Parts: sequence; C-alpha cells; structure tokens
Amino acid sequence: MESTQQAEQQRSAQQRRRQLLEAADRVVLRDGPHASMNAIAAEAGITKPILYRHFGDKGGLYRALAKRHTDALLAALRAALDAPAERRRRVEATLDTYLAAIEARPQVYRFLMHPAEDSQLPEQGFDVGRHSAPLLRRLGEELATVIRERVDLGPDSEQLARVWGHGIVGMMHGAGDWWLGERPCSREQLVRSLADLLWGRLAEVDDREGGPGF
Amino acid sequence: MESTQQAEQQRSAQQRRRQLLEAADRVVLRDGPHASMNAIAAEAGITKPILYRHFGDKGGLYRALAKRHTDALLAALRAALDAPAERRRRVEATLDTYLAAIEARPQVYRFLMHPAEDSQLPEQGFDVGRHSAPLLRRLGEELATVIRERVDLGPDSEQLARVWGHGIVGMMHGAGDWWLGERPCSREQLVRSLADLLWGRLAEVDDREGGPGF
DNA sequence: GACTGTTGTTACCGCAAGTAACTGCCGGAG
DNA sequence: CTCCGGCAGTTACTTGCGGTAACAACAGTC
Repeated sequence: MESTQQAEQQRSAQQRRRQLLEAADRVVLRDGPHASMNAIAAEAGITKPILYRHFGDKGGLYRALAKRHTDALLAALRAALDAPAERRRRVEATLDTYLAAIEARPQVYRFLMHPAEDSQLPEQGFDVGRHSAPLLRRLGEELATVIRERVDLGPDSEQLARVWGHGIVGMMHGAGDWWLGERPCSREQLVRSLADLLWGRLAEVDDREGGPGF
Repeated sequence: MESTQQAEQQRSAQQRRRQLLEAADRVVLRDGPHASMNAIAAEAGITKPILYRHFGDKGGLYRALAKRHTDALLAALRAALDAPAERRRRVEATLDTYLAAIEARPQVYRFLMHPAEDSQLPEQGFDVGRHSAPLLRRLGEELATVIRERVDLGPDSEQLARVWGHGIVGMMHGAGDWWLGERPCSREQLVRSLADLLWGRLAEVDDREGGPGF
C-alpha cells in the first residue's frame, strides 16, 4: 500500500490530473451527469478539496471531462469529413460516424449534451440562446468551415456556410437523439433518410392528391 | 350536495393552481431556470409546502409550466404549418414563426429547452437518448404527422416522415440556438438559408475547383 | 533544525429540495 | 351554541450538495 501511495505521490501534477479525470469519467458514466463531487473524490481515493484544487469548481471538472470526449469525437468526425470521396459519401460517412458514436456509448453522449449545467453567475437576466452543448457549437463551426472551403456557394457564402453548418449539425443531433431513444429503424436506414433529406427529396416529391390547401 | 361542493373545491383548486403557475412563470422568467422554490413561493405570497401540495415536486411544477408554453408555441406552429399555401411558403412560415417566438421571449426558450432536469431515479445506468426537451419531441412528431399526411413518400413513408420530422425540427433548433446567441444575420435571411438547405441546394451547388479529395 | 511548498485531511458554511407537525379557519351535525 | 373534520397555511426541521477554511504530514533546501 505505502509503496503504491508513494509512487502515486511522486507523479507529476499532469498525470495526477489525468488520473482524477479518469476516475471522474468512471463515476459520471456510471451514475450519470448528477454524480456528486464526493462520489468522484471517493472513486479517485481522495477527498473533495483536492478536486477543487485541480479543477476550480464542478464546472471546471466537467468542462475538462467534456473536452476529452469532444476532442475524440471531433477527430473521428474530421476524418470522415475529410475522406477522399464524393460529397454524398462523405455526408453519409460523417452521419454514420456520429450515430455510431452515440450508439456505442450513450452515457458519454448524455453527458456531453448537458448544456454547461450551472456556471452562470448572476449577471443580468441570464445568458440567452446558449442552450446547446459546446460539442454542438464546435461541430457546427467545424462543418461550416468544411462547407466554406469545399463548396462554391456564390455571394454570402460565409453566412450561408455557417447557417448550414449549424443547421445540419442540429438535424443530426435532433434525429440522432430521437433515434437513440426509440430505435425505430436501423442506423443505415437513418443515415440514408437524412442524406436523402439533405439531398432535396423533400422539394422533389409530390403532394398527396386531395390534400388540404390545394 | 357533496358533488357541488367538491366541484367548487376543485374549481378553486384549479384557479389557485393557475395563480401559482403564473407566479412561478414570473419568477422563472426573471431569475432563470434555477429559481428556487422559496423564491417562487414568495412571489406567490405563500410558502413552500403549498407548492409541494399542488405540484408534488419541483419537476412537477416545471413540467406544468413547460406544458403551458409548449402548448402555446405548438398552437402557433400548427397554424403556420396548416396554412393554405404552397409547401415552400409553409416551411418558411413555420421556420419564421419558431424563430420569431424564441427571439421575442428568449427566457421562455431557455427554460423550455432544459431537458427535464433530473427526475431520474437510479434504475439501471440512466435513461439514454432522452436529452431533448419535450417540446422538441412533440414538435418532431407533429411535423412527422404533417409530412406523412401531406406528402407522398412512397414505401416506408412512415419511417421516413418521422426521421424527417425530427431531423427538420433538430435543424431548426440547432440553427436557431446558434443564431439567437450570435445574431449573425437577420431572421429573414436565416429563414431563407434554411429553406434553401431543405430545398436541396447543398446537392446542387458545385464543388470548389482545386479542393482536396478530387 | 527551521522554512516552504505540496498533498492530503477534517470540519465547517450556505443554500436549496423536500417533509413533519402544528395552527387557524369554516361549514355542517348534534 | 358547541364540537369536529377537513383544508389553507405556517414554522422549523432534515438531508444532501457545492464550496472553503484551517489544520496535519512529509519533501527538499539552506
């Protein structure tokens, strides 16, 4: 016991931080986003104040935790997004990568989508329109960049690319969340349906005969 | 008679409940979703236990509060969705109605998007894929119904309509949230850009010459 | 050996959710 | 008139969590 304790003590602060993050990860993935600091500290074999010395407050710990997972997922998505294939294939690969990730580790997904919890000091009123998780914001910007670089949108391409980036990410998120909860179809089918939507099938298909309004 | 007495009591209880909800509304819209039960009770001129007698727990109060606003917004959106106009106009009107609503009352928006708070007993692990606010779920289903009824999608129209419903709602939500936070363009422009996206412009536009991957 | 920084502890504060137990009131029964 | 059951409302409490202050051991340094 003492030897391992001493060995642990001699490690650098960075390594300690990683250790703590891994312990926090285990607890959060087991108990959900409402895991208490006490529980995390206990899992790490220490007590609360040490966590606070390393991460400031709970928001800091959660932000650090979220950053790890976000970076990992973003790297995977970047790979799918940058693959040398035609556009439709890239879009499908990216959708599938995202959906496979949230399907494989739904607890991570649930944690990542928690919008910053508190972290809101009483400023004035409260910050509006910052519901989305940082992951979605980063993803939207990333996709906007890719669109801007790869697609020729004519004038206003800057604005248009950003709108589309966040819109497509939102579509992926919304459909993915619903799908993960109800599992109404296979992943391949979902990917194809969403790609079809983006490919304008909504505009092409006919109205039903006898529908109201016509 | 007992029945009339009970009816009167129920009626007054209903009125009281509405009064309390209105007070809660004021506090939540002033202080944000972290308003304390004490504060709400004080605003209503009473004390905590009465709130608990009426709503069970905080989740119950918040659910009742959210239902009011969700119903109101859904009614407005249904009107836009059912208007007798061509499809593109209906889509734009619906998008604009939603965006105008979140623009006009961002605090309501912020409150509605809070995903059910806790309310999760430790079953096994924790419920996966239920991040989205009830509003978004209901909206997605609503839109799916409209699509299914009005558009001829061939086989698998059931699944396809639901995927598209939730996907489009997610797109609206994601882009709307980002737009509300950064205000990068006018509402009209946002509406048009999103409608363009849905109308397949992404599939139509050309790649940039010299891009990677080709 | 005293001086200082790191790493850890215990014990506490403040605050919010939720509850138990009491009080005052009103309308009907004897 | 009096007594009594039920309902609105209160005070005062428990529990649990985020966050912090103050203290305790141990390392290396002069």
